[in-house]
Amino acid sequence: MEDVAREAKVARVTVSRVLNEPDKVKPTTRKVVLEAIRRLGYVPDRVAGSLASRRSGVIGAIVPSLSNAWFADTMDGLAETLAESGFQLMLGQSRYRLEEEEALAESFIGRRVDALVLTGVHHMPSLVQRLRQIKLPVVETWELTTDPIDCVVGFSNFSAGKAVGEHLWRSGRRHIGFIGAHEKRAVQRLEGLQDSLQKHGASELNVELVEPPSAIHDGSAKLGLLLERCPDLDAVFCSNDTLAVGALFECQKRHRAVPNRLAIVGFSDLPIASACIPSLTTVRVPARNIGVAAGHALLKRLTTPNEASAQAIDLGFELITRESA
Amino acid sequence: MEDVAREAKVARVTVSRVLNEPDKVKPTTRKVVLEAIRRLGYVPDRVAGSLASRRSGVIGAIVPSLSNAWFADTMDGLAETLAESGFQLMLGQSRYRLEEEEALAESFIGRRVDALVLTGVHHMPSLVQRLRQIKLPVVETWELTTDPIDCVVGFSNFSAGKAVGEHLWRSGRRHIGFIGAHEKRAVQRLEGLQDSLQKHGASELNVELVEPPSAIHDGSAKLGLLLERCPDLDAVFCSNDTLAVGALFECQKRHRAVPNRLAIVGFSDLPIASACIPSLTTVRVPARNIGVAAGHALLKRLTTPNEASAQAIDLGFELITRESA
DNA sequence: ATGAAAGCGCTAACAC
DNA sequence: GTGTTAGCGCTTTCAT
Repeated sequence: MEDVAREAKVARVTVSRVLNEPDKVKPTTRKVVLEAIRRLGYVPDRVAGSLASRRSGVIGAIVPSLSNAWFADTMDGLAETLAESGFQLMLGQSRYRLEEEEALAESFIGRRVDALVLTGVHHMPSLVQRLRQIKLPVVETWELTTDPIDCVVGFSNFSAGKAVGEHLWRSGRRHIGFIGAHEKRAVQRLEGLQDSLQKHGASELNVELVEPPSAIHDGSAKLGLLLERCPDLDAVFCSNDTLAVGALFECQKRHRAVPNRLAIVGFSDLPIASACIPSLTTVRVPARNIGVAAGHALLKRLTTPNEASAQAIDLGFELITRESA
Repeated sequence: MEDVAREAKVARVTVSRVLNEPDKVKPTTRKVVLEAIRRLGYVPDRVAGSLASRRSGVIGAIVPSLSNAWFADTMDGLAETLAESGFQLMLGQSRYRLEEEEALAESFIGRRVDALVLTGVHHMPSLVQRLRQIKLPVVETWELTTDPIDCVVGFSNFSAGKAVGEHLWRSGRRHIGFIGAHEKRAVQRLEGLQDSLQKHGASELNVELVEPPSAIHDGSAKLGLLLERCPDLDAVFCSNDTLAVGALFECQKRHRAVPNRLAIVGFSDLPIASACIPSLTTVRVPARNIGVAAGHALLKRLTTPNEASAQAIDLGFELITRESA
């Protein structure tokens, strides 16, 4: 920067201004400076800039795992939204462990991220306390809560599960099973399902849990177990489409007609849900939009002078009825 | 840090040493300092540290899109490998555009990443030149080349395509089609296929290209086109499993028996390839391992004094023969 | 509209 | 083993 300033015969501040507040520099000098920058191939050091300005232009995000299409989609949306405003994404995976999430978050704080995007609303209490204390802008995602750390973008997993229960009950299904990841959000969907069925006075509910990340084979294997345990099962709700597709394939293998002898409902509305045969009834969730909305919420929060924009954004969900249920 | 030093009655350097080179500090004083750190809840500012040490502890990575399971898997492996050594991942998406890749890379350079992981070996010449000039450690992935910028971790897409061609020819297939993404690596697979078929004196090859990122529906739609254009098609190679599964569903829809009336070969060996019915013959590629290997290569490069470890790592591929071909 | 001075919080190099 | 002295490359604040 020193060199550029000399080359353009101005002070270093002026070079800095040309880069950060171009309007505050007379067009003529601006031109000279830009020319010098180009000629010298100068690339400003944003680390030094961050230290001086106390803004890094980096947002930290933590997801349980990138190998889940839905979280990858959320990060896709987030990265793209941030990139439009020159922010960069620092990404970490918690592997579904709250302690790893906390460690990553602490690391991100040390790296002076301008904000944090977390998955879920359940975190280590020490982390929540810390985040509140340092007043770091935070967006929690994929769920809703009445007590967010700062801001939350998601939908009600409980309501979604309930909607599935209503749909199955209305379709006359009475022997219902659930296959889901052993994980907070999936369990909320299960609770929604249970709530709905209980209200209708349903008898038992057969549940199989798998360790996340859910694999397609888990869906097949667990459906097998469910079917052996309860041969007259007539419907199964899977906590995500990956499991549901696995269940669907298992039915094909066993020549158990879907939806006639078994209804299958998935969750996520991945592309495969509408492509498979029979097509999959599922709950469409705004995976990518969660990332986009989280990004917008943060950008607003970071560029607005007053910081009073903490809020809850309910992006909703939609039951997509297709052939499988 | 000032406060911690005062609290522990030592100089700031000592605090710094306790954090970065604990062995160089006497155990007793180390204890005192750690206690002071704990009591004050001090979190070191890694931005300032980066500026002073000229090492950021951040690796930049650029993929075309996170919504492709294979790139997400590579990033999963990379992030996990780096995290083990305390490095952090800064992630960007190029949306399959070389210009966006370059812009992201420039941004990462400005943010002083310690190294860069790129997808593919084809980049803007200006970027390649710049990367070489500043001698930034770089790993190119998902392909091989005789002229890497620095280091390359991947496999031969051409050879993989060729292996598929051999397999199909040996199985007696003579009317072969290709459905692939309009993108460098997919085209290399196509060229491998063509090379193989030409050697055997095959006639035409029906090709359908789709704009990336490939969606399952593209596979269905393009197979439909291919079948109309060439009703006696007896095999199709898809440049990834997503397209292949789409093609498979299309066959189910048309009641065209797989593999009897049409052989389908995919690419990637996603979990669904072994789960679908019929199971998918495909080329298994080390998606996650590419990330892990890239991470290890970088860690070695960044922690080793001499910097003579630039190299090419061929992780290979494997043709997995299943029911579909 | 531009500049001069004073840091941002840390680590490198060299003493002691 | 520990401390002293100088920055790292930029932005801030305040003056002109």
